[in-house]
Amino acid sequence: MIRRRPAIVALRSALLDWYDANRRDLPWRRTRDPYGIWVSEIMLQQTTVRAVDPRWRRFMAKYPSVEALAAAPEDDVLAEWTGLGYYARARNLHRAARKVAADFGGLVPGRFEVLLALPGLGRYTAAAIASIAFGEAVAVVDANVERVVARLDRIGADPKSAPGRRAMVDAAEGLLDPARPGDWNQAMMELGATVCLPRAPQCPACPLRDHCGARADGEPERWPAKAPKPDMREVREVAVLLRKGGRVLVLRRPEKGSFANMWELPRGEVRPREASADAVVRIAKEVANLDVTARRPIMKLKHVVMRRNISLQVWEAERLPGGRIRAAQHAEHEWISVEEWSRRPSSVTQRKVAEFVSAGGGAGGGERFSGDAAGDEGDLFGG
DNA sequence: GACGCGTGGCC
DNA sequence: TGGCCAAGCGT
Repeated sequence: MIRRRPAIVALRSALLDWYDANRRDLPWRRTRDPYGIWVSEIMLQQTTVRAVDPRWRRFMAKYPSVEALAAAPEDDVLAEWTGLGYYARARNLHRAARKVAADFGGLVPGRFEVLLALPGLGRYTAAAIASIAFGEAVAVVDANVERVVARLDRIGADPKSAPGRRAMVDAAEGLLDPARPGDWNQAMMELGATVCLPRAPQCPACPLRDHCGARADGEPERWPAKAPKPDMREVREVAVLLRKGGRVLVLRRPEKGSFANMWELPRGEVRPREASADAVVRIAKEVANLDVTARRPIMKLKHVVMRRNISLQVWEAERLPGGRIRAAQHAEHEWISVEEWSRRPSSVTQRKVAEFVSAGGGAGGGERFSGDAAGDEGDLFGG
């Protein structure tokens, strides 16, 4: 959409005035430290402000600088990320911090193009850091901004398509206030997050209501085009709890794929019509070359990983004599105490299992198997 | 370009 | 209560 210059000037000041008066007091808005802003932008990818708030404070207290983060073991950073999800973000952030420490003397680069080359930084995050921390005039285009500009200019194209994406980026760049790019970008996102909502947008409260095509049209929710929701798949999984003395067997996932490098109980998907107990025996063999007897289910959890509704049943099992642990896919295996497990990087689901076991769940375990610890030491170095 | 990736809060 | 959503990136 082509706007006359006076219209753009009025639009910009309307939004920036609104932002100056209504901006939320968020902890990462109180710093000008590019590293702190960087960490906040990574955490905020696909994650709510509410969830990020306490975690950003904790992370910054633990890793107050690029050097501090770069010096930390990846396991610690991953463990610190537990609960935030999308764990590749933490590994990429850590790798990028090491790169900044090594190549830039610990100083976060200020230019969009340079930021873009760091792991975990795409166009959104590079633009956010360049504009907010360094004042570079580059427009941020996230889902909030897409929604705002799609409604302002009545852009009907699917934002997931190349033409739709192009139109929204063009619109965002045309609107950007070059005098205050960081505030402008945050104002656009703030408007999308608090006023120009996906459903039930608060048009009467909107500082851009007199500039908005969708508002004039009377049906603001028509924009932007919504993708059809993918259908969910129901999945049953079992996890195998094996005890030896006060310890349990955990596996470290491979360094690629989901939950990379994180620790978990041996687990796998139950086949259609397969009994859970049979799945326990089969999966223990498949993932760790373990011969086991399934004893009893001790807990059940539901969680969602994107398009899969996963129902996880944790089974207590007993190892049969013979055989040697040999992880098929996992990088390592280890017998560790539940307390130690709680310090290792794990998903929320796995951590819930650890808490349950730690609280005495599956009682009757623990000491019962303490006598068979000897003779298995070779397994500690297998896999 | 499509797909895979986590979690918690909300109504 | 469960479907929907939330400041994307890498492959």
